[in-house]
Amino acid sequence: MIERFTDFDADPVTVARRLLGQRLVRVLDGERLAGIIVETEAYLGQEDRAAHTFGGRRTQRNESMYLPGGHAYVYFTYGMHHCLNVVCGGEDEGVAVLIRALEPVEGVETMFARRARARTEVDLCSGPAKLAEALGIDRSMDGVDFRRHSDLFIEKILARTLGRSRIAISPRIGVTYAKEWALELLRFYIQDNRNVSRAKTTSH
DNA sequence: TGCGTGATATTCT
DNA sequence: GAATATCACGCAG
Repeated sequence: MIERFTDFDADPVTVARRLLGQRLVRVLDGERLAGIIVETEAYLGQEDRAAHTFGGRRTQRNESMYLPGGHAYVYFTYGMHHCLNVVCGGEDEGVAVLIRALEPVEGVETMFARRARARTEVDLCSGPAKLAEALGIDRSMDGVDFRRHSDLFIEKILARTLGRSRIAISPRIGVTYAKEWALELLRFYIQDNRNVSRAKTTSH
């Protein structure tokens, strides 16, 4: 019996680490599309210049990032991409974890159909906008409750956080504008997993 | 294999 | 008017 992952109430760094190795499930037209979470980033709220809630900013777009932990925050960016965040902490904190990459495990055929340009399985979910497209996640999923929603949820595959030796850490991607926050080590990914975005190219 | 660039909604200056 | 929590393509070498 697989239970749901429900530990969303902690701080975003803790949640970002705990989510690695768990399984994100999207049910689309009755079919399960799922992947193991292999890369996350923590966004620390109003003090964090890279966070959408920096300085207490509150707009129609980011409103759901202020919901209590366990809700989805889906935003639209660059005029064409959607990205999925898991809100954590308490109500009005504005802290969240960006899901950046998955290892596809269920519904791979459908993912290829949704992402016509993907050539290999790694192309399906190796980036935040890629996985949103592969799983059919858009603004209609904004604000849903991961603990209750039947078409978008997270399954607990690991009882505990992955061991330190299996988690790699780096600065977040695409936040050079965030000054001192750009260097913070808030990106977490599974060491040596090929589905991580911007994986090191291997030579032999 | 590694860049430069275009697409273009939302937000802030 | 400018920048962005991105992606995919084209071209150089």
